[in-house]
Amino acid sequence: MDAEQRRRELTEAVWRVIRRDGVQAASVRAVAREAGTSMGALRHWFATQDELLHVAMTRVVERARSRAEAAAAAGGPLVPRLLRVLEEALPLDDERRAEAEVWLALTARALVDPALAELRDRSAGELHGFCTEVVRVLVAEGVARADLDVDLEGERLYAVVDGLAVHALTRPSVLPPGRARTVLAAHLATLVDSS
Amino acid sequence: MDAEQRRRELTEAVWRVIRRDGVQAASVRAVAREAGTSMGALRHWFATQDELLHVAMTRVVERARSRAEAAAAAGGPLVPRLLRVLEEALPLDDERRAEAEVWLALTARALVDPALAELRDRSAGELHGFCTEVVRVLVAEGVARADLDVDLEGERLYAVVDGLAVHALTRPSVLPPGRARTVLAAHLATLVDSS
DNA sequence: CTCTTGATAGCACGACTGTGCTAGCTTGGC
DNA sequence: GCCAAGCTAGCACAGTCGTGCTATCAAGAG
Repeated sequence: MDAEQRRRELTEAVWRVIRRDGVQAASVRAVAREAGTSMGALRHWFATQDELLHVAMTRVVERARSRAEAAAAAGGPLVPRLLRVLEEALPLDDERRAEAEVWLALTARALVDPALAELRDRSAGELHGFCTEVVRVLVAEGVARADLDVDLEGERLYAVVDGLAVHALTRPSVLPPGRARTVLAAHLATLVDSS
Repeated sequence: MDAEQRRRELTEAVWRVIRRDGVQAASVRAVAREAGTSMGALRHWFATQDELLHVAMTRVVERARSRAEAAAAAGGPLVPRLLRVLEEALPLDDERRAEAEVWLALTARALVDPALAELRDRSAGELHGFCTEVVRVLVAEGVARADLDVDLEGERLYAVVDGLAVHALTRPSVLPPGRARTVLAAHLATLVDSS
């Protein structure tokens, strides 16, 4: 069996435990049980508990990024395409919801775990940077007003995206996927429309 | 000593532990040690571990609400006053930052803790409702365009507020208090200005 | 004085934790 | 055949965990 795939399997077992029982339940034993293997086997791949969480978080980021890149590379008009990329950060289906749950759990833990904090900062910087880039492109392409404060609008867009992510995640009955997409699209439209 | 004050003291010990070491470290023993008392004394006031966390979360909500009500009751022009109320949900000083840290930690845990989830839903509903109310008032007072979709703009404002809260909390060097206020004010301005 | 009630202290139990460690198994190279 | 490396299994240790429980202490009521 391929080593990379084995690590992926185990990482997804970590996810399942975190989603079902929370980060605090993601013990070496619980994850090994979930993966149907032994403590020893698990520790062969991930030496410590911290590494387990770190890898789980890394994989959330990687998956979201690769999906975002795919969406960015797709064809079609600019604005809907950018919208589709931003939507990759929202919990709109089971896959993204799983990622978002793990993301929130680890974001909270990152407040007191320096190793996770470093990882969170890097990935947050990426999304933040992309949001600013979206605004910059819209202005450069002439579809948004030229007098926009790019940095400020990037910050605001980033807040809308993560705010919607948290709300769609924690109160899905109030903010179902379709509604979240509508609100995000509306926000993007305000950057474009009012010329 | 007053019973209510004793409970408050112990609750604040819970906060300190959560802020310093995370929710997972908020054990009965750790909190008792932090409060300078014994396990038995602590359990006299809070029968279970869950109750400890529940009360900690309740108190975050209560404090933020009472500050918000004070800000709402203050005089001055409408828009800056509403802005000041919304800012009570942002980690702009040590007090609010402490609350936000506890809020994020418990919001994450609420994903797998039904009792906390119920509390979170109630308080989230309050802030969400207030955001919608802000938009409604702005429209009613004629300072915002009459053709605004009140519910959608309420949802968007709520996302901006919580998004900024998370970002100011997790990456304070990138989004310091002053900057967070600026972005929030700018968002409110977009609801008012473009007539 | 006694009696009661509220508050505090902390022991004991069984369960769970991360990690160090050894022992066994499996597979491929020679 | 044999050896080595990669992998798996799980025991052992020293902790921490939540909670049930009893014992002690302080103070007010009668």
